[in-house]
Amino acid sequence: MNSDEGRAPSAGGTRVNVLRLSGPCARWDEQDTDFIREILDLVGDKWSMLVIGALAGGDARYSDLDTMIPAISRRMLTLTLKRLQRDGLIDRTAYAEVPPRVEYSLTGLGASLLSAIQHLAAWSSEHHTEVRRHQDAYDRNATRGESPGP
Amino acid sequence: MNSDEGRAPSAGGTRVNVLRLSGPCARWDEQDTDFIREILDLVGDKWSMLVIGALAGGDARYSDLDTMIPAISRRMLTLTLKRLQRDGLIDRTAYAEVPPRVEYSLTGLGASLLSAIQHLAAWSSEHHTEVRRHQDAYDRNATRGESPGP
DNA sequence: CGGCATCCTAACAGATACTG
DNA sequence: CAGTATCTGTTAGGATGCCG
Repeated sequence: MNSDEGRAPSAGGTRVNVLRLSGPCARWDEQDTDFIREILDLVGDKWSMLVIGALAGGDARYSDLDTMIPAISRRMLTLTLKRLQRDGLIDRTAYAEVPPRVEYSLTGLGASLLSAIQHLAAWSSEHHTEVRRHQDAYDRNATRGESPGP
Repeated sequence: MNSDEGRAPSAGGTRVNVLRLSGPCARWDEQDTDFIREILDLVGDKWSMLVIGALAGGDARYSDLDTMIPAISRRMLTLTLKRLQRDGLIDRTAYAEVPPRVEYSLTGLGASLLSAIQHLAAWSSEHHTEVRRHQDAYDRNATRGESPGP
């Protein structure tokens, strides 16, 4: 598990890594807390990662995205797109035609996030079965004894 | 950027990768949408990732976590811990002492997620400045013209 | 110390109808 | 086609107080 590769002290390294080696993996300080908070603000909502993922395959129009992302409402699609655009993760290009055509695409910044998102998807792909097993086991233990029976 | 390393078709590969090579990075299908949804269900809330991060440094007691994670309420800490435990990401060990002592720790499953979370934190660490720049620029453009002046 | 129960609110998100 | 606008419901999450 090479979890340090992304932690290069790129420019003048503001980070001070205080290691606590007692645990399974270590390397976590207060700043990470802030970083996680920030990225949750960016893509921690219900749709942002899905939109970014949908754009991984290349540019797409508004209606394409509406189709590609199951069950999203036009309202949420619009809000999510605006937000991602504000954050600089996607670009919006409107063509002055009739009927109007608008294309969305990942910026370099957005594409760089894709790798991290796919990491999450990969984890989920590999472990979701195990997660379900734990959930079921936990729920069985919790449910047992609630209706003590006759 | 080796974004394919996590996508190994480990066992009997249920995945069928339909590539669309028109975009910047490609490799995204419908299943990924589901995977992202699932992992957002797991750790897409406000505190789960922070708790997991806090446990990266090793076992911790309830009150330790309360201290380590700024601004979390006891209610949310309790709820988050229970949830993570149900998902099999953390373990809870209660020692029958007075005063009571309870230790939380990452399971193997939880530790394996840590790598993906740190990926996100690393991205945020590297790019949050740029994100802010985009946001500010966007907001300046949006604000300009709203009060047209005398 | 380590919770759980209760109340309350704000943000998130869905449905629907309308517009340029 | 690509959005806005409004109205409404659901739920995450905060504050507080009590209990084993």
